[in-house]
Amino acid sequence: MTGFLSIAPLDLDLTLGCGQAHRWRKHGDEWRGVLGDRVVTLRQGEGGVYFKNVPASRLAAYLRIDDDVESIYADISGADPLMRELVERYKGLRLLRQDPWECLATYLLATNANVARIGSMVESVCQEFGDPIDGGHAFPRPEQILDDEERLEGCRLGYRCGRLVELARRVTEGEICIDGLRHLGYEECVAKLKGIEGVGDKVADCVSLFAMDHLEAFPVDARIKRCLKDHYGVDGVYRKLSEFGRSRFGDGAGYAQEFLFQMVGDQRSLGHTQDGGR
DNA sequence: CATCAACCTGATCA
DNA sequence: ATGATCAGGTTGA
Repeated sequence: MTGFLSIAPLDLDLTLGCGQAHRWRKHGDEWRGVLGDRVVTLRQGEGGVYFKNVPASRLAAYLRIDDDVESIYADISGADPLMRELVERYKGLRLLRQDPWECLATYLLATNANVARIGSMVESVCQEFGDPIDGGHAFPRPEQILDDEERLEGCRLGYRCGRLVELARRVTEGEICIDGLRHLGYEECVAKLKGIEGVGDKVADCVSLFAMDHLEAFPVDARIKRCLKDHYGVDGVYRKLSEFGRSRFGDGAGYAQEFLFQMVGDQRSLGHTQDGGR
């Protein structure tokens, strides 16, 4: 490892493995993933992270070192006993600051697919269209996706294929300016994103949260919906649930969402391994 | 405005 | 082994 970044609290396994980003894999005690045009290696350390092949400042921004995580944890912990317990259990789970284009394209593909399939779709698109880099492939730029529609169909994206092409076309032609979205407030950002075919409430919230610095976004997917019903007794349409999260957890609602998501994920994997696999 | 079926595909379950 | 159901939703009626 070529460097060490001091950052705490940080639990690399939770942060990279919780499913907010889709290109990280763990090999032994090292995490390998692609950031921009580099294959990056990370390893958990005491009070920080050892890193290879990435500028420290870039990594720091990606790990949201500028977030006052302790303060956010304290904030959402005050909402209720369950959140307090989850913050304790999953201390060090952080949000990431992902690249807006990559995040948008990825979550466009993520609709109605399970985690395994999301990963395989993203990897095939990268392999087919991304710049080859040492040890892998970069996430393709919009214009690269338009390179060969036939090969894109080979990526097994299903009905998401046409949506991705359309998005890439609109970005390439300047009809959509991704970086321009970064300057908008949360509501406006969501509204603009939803103007994209294949981007609804949930994807717009994910992109706002994971790439646009809108920590008040509270994406509600199938897991969170079940969780809100089971633990908070609330149910209803998307808007209602998302606003429930925002009003209950405040400006750090996005962090709270990650803790709930992680909890449901853990419960599920427990259930799977409990009755003796065969 | 709320509801609801259809939608690609691959994994999981019965 | 083969069919139903589900999975990080969105869309259009």
